[in-house]
Amino acid sequence: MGRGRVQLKRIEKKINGQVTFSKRRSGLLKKAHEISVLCDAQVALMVFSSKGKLFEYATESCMERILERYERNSYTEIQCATDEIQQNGNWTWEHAKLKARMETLQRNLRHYEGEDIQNLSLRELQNLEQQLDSALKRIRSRKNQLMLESISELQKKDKALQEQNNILAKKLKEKEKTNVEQAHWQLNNNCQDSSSMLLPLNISSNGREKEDNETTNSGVLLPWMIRHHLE
Amino acid sequence: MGRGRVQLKRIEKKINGQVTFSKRRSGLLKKAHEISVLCDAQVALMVFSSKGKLFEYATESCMERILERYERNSYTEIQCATDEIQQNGNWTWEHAKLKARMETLQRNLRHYEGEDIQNLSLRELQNLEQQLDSALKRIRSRKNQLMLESISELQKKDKALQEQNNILAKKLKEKEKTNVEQAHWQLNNNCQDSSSMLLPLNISSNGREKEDNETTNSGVLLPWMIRHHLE
DNA sequence: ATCTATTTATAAGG
DNA sequence: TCCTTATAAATAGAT
Repeated sequence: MGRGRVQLKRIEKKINGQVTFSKRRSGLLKKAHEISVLCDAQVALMVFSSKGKLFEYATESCMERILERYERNSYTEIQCATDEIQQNGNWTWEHAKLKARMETLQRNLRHYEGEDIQNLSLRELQNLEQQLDSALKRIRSRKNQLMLESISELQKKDKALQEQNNILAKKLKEKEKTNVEQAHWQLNNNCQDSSSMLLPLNISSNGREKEDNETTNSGVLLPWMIRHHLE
Repeated sequence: MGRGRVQLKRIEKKINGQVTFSKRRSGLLKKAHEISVLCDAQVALMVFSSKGKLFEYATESCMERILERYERNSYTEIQCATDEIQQNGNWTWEHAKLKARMETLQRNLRHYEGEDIQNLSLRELQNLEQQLDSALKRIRSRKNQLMLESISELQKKDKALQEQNNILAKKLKEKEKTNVEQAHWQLNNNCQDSSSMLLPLNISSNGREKEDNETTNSGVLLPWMIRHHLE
């Protein structure tokens, strides 16, 4: 929606991106509000800009309630487990313990993110480094594997399509030949009406087809873009 | 956007509303995705239909991480709110929430450790890789800094000790000279009791001293081995 | 921030 | 749900 068609990929120009972000952000918030009002839906929306600033929208301006609803949706089991504990009493303590563990976890996470490392000792840094390095190796290897799988899958598909293409092309040629013969026959008997049958026909691998592919790909999610739900 | 102008109020006709909801929902999700890609923003979006069905979108298909970030953003409020809730009861829910967040954190942590990555999409892996890579860079740079500081500190100390050693050596020499003179004097007056004063003496920079240093270092923590408590 | 040419989204209808 | 079409809205690029 604008003067030019837009590619769905990251905008590199800083200022340009900033403007686009601001415009689209307000558009998005507006639409979130609209669907919420028009269709009586509960909507929660959070947007962190690339610089980390938060923008949010929530139906009834009550983000907390919606988040709770969301978490209830995802964590029913946990809720059940919790009920048991409730009967066993000893709440405060459990809670405090959890909270403490949580803070530890968060600290660790931040360290893994390379933040808050000013107060770590060399020994700790060394450990972190090793840990991250080996994680990185595993992740890269897994990524590589996925990419290779993707590639071979695509190649297989490509081959199949190519074959199909050849078959179709052959069929078309035969058809054309038949038509020509028919035209000749008609020409001999009755000199009329056959012009349209002789128009050139576009088959695969020309310019337009490529364009089509591009639009398709930008809209569709490739298999490896989606989380694998094998769990 | 359509054949007629739309009033921003709840649609009463049931079927109509359903269709509108479906269309607008997909539009909203699409736009959320677009701003996320175009502007490199992190977006989380939850929509509950009027009948309670949940639809969601999250950048990198990782809602947990964004929610976590969101909560970190409002961490202070939550912390305060917790104290109130503690008095009001409402324990169960708080506890469940904490536990859910814990699990999220733990999952993220495991990802950062390069574990449980089998079910991640390529996109998520890519993200992790970048994150870890930059963390690693920061950690290595910090480590380097600490080591350089350590080295220069040690060099300083070394220099100081060397000087002190020289001074001590000089003093000792003088003392020896005095002793020798004294011995001469005693020898001249009374030929007894001075043998022990003439034994050889070990001063700096010979073999045994070096050994000493090693034992000392391996037992003591150098400054950079200890966490800096500046917090 | 404002303007406007275009692209997108979507309401209505099938 | 999907398709089509007319039209309202959003917005890219320019100012």
